[in-house]
Amino acid sequence: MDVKTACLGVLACGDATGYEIRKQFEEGPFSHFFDAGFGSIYPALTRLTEDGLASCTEFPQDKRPDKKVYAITTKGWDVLLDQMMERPERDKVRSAFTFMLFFAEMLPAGWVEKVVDERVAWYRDTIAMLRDKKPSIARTDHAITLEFGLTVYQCAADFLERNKHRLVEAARARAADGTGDGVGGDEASGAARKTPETT
Amino acid sequence: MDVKTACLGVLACGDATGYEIRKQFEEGPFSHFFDAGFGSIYPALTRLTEDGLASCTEFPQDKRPDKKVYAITTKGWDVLLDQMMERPERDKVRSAFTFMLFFAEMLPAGWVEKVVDERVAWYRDTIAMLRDKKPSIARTDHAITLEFGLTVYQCAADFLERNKHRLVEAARARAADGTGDGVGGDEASGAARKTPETT
DNA sequence: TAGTCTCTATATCGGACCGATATAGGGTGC
DNA sequence: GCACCCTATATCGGTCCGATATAGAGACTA
Repeated sequence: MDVKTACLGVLACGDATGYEIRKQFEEGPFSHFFDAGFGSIYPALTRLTEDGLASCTEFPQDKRPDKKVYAITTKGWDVLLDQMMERPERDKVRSAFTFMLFFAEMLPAGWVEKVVDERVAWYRDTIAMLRDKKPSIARTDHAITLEFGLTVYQCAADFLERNKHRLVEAARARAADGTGDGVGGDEASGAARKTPETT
Repeated sequence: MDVKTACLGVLACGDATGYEIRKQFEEGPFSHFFDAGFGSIYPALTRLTEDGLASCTEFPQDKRPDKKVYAITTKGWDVLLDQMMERPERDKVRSAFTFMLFFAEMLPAGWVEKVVDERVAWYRDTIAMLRDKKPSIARTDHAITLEFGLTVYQCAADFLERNKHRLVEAARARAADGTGDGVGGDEASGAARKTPETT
């Protein structure tokens, strides 16, 4: 799932500028399963045009950069469909929030609580936004994909609300004993390993 | 959440080689919220060592490359803790599977069914694997993080099982009318836009 | 009224990242 | 005996991406 294919997917739903594609990734129907910034989108669109998978029409504007509207070509459709007949590769996920949760015991309880609260609020906001968009969706596959995101977000938010107190208490407990913020002993903390066996 | 910080996080749980860190990302307790390959891990470890955030001990082995065991240093702990007092950045997700779901109507019904089935099976396997590991976890924060992943995966798998028939039927319906696999008309499909207003 | 902020809209560049590939001995399965 | 997987390292070309620059319109505000 490179950025080129993702852009092709957006264009398959209608012509768009680079800027509009970005918005689709950020707030639109793609937001819960794909993201990319300008730094990836613009080069991708240039490449798609070079390869004949998208066409680009420039609309000159007074005192502004030309607006470049991209459209998917027949060849682009072929490539997109081919791509989706490949077995989908494993999801790529990178969650700084969950990473932090993993080390909650080493952090101040107040901070953990704050971050979890903000995360839950974000879920609630996003759920509300997605729900607003739902009635305007015509296609079944698009609707189901949105429901998928909605359901998973709901589940995640509920879990965090149910378990927040456990995390906060764990952080508080750890702060109470001398362990402080978990800074290890000396240079090579080496708690576990002594002389590593030669496999 | 760059790879360097993630490696530091793994080392904070115990000394490890590059190879072992990779396994943590792939199958271990980090698997559901972080992933990185050798191409990122080895340079990251070199960098961490250069910067004094990790120490490296080489163990020569007969007829094999030396085993390099990395350990987090006091400075490494400081940086890790600092990092986790930053407001966590937005999750980065990239799901080729969900992308495919979004276009299910354009694909053969049999293919959609197969891909969804495989995905559900993957969830079930991963859930079983995580559940096996749970009893051996001592720390509360680690346990809750694992439960978080478990809960979300469970929810996703259930959703897909409940809604599989809708997706497959949508794909079948689309194939039945003449629309085939959705290949657009001519060069610039331009279904929507005529003459774009100058914003 | 001047200043700040947000929105549209483009683009580049250095650095980070990553998939594919190479190397190599040992063990396991057929 | 051969194929394949596991441990374990590392590099390299290509892709990706965050920060930054440009710039006018309109909204808000002190």
